Amino acid sequence: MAIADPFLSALNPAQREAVTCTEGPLLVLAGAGTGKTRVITYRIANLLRRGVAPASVLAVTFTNKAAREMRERVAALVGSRPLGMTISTFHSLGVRILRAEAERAGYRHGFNICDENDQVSLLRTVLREIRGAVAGLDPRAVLAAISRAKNRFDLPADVLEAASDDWEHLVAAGYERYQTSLRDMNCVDFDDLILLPVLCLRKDEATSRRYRTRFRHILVDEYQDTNGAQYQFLRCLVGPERNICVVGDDDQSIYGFRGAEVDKILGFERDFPGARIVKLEENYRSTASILDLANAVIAGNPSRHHKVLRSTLGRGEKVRCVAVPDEHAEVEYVLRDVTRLLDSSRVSPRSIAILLRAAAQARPFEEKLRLRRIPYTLIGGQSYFDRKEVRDVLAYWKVAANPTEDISFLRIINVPKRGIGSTAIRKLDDLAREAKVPLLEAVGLAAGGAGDFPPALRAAAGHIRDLFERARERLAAGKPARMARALIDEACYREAVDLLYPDPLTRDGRWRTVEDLVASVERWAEENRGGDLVEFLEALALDEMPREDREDGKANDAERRGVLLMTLHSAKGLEFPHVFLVGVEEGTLPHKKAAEDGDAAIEEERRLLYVGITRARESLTITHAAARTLYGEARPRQLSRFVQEVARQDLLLEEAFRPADAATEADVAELLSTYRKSRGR
DNA sequence: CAAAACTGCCTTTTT
DNA sequence: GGCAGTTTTG
Repeated sequence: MAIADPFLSALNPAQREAVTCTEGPLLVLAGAGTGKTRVITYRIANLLRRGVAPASVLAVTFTNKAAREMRERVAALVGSRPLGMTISTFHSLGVRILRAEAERAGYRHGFNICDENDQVSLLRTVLREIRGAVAGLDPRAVLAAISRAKNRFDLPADVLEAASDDWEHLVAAGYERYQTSLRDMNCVDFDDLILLPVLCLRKDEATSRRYRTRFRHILVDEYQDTNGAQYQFLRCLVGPERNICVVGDDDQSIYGFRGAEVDKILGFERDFPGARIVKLEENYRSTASILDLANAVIAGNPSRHHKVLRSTLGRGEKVRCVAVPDEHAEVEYVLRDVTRLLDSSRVSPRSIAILLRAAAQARPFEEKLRLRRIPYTLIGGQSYFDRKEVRDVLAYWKVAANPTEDISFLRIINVPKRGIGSTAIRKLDDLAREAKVPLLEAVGLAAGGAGDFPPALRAAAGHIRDLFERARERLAAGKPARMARALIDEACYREAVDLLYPDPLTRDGRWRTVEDLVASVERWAEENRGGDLVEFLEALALDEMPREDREDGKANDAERRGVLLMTLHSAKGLEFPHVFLVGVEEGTLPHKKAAEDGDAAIEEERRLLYVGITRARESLTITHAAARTLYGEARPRQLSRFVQEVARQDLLLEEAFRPADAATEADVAELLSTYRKSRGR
């Protein structure tokens, strides 16, 4: 191109290539901090500018946050909301297709999306049926195996065929029944939101052609996090022109445990022959000192697209690596330094992040931060949906929306206490099986005189039947919000909360949550006139609720106050002027479990450290303790192998820290020797 | 059927 | 050490 184009002048040569190469498969390897988002938004803007119809553009992300950001930045760049363009998460796209094609996959229209808790309860019952009394089977482990199979795009028959030992046969049998139960209850899980659309599209050539010709330009963000099923999904959508552009960084693939396959980004050229590759290596985020360490650490991974991040900034301070005696000293050191930064007054609390391998590590930091009245925000950790009262209320609504859903119904059948215990439930379940009806219907039958039940139980059953009958009527009348409140009221759910939490303070807090949830349905119904409850539940499950409607206390960026405390996983994609990476020890990073799981897991742990390092803009401090109390027991700790490996390269400023009140060397030594003794036996 | 005692676990978690 | 799920006991 001979004429300089002002639109492209804001980009470096590699970025420009990634933006302007619009035809055919393209892999953009975007190292940390190399302007990935800029490339994506410019690329979309460039397509539109060149006359591509917005409706033929599909941009896929993993999170709603990323989708939202992309939409906003494209809008800012082209000056208006590009109407008709699809910018969506994999799962939202899946749901959209599945809602349209549900019958083809054997589902009825208003299916529920069940969350992880529902999945585990369902699997618990499934396993009981398969193995009778054999206990000790962890439903979570089986679920993980099923999910892995689904993410590889393996159906129950595939798993059965490949099964070679008892465990694998069990997984295959569990998977088969689990899937059947889900379908009977008209429920899908998160994995199904990818899997089922693909099955639909494959089954029907005409439909699949429709999507393929519609989306002529596909863009995928964070491609390193794509799993096998998502890959198949993309394959279904890519048209004959193969205009697929994937952007990602194999070095930041940290969701392997969720089924992501680094292999997909490593083998993009194999999957899409003739693909062009553009590497973005110019880093606009971190100092050279930080990037030198990052490059050195990640170089230890054997299979990767070779990249070296180059800093566009100065050298900066050397990365500090601080040895401390124990976890108390670690907190002490970090907070002392945080205070020092804050006192220097140029630094706002929000520019400091303390990054952890596991959410549980946050506790000692939280305690001290609170004690010193340093404002902080904890990100990640226990989800809002893990709260008992939230799960209960949602279970009520799910049953109202989808009365065939036994999992949720079982959850609330005796909440509040109605005298329906395990024996009664077993009998109701027998009745349901015999009559081949959902549990709720069996309860109705029992209330009407079927089976052998004491009068008190028949009364309770009648109450439940009436409760949901009224709920159904209100839903049928198009009054989801009225139904939502009435159902909770009439079910006397308040009683359950009162009984469960005798302490008035927690009780009020829990009840507040319930009221907030009810209020959010009401607000939602107000804003989405004519929308049904299924849609509300879907938006909630997919985390698509508009900001002001989110009652889960998840602070968005603007609301975050104070120092950030978060896991390495939730830090991906973010950046902070000052970063503390704590607990960088063998057993934590790499995690003990990863060491047991082999090389691939260790490589992922290394990438996790790499992600942590590359979050830092100006200063980075790594800490590690000589001993740490874990699960109520003191254990000796060693500096992470990833740091040890590069220790000789003069990349680190090593330091030892011992606060006056912390363990002395003798204490640590004693701790260790008692530990060894206790282990020795 | 509910409360109390007991056991076993203990990473990360975009949707 | 702390939670949740399970089994035992009242």
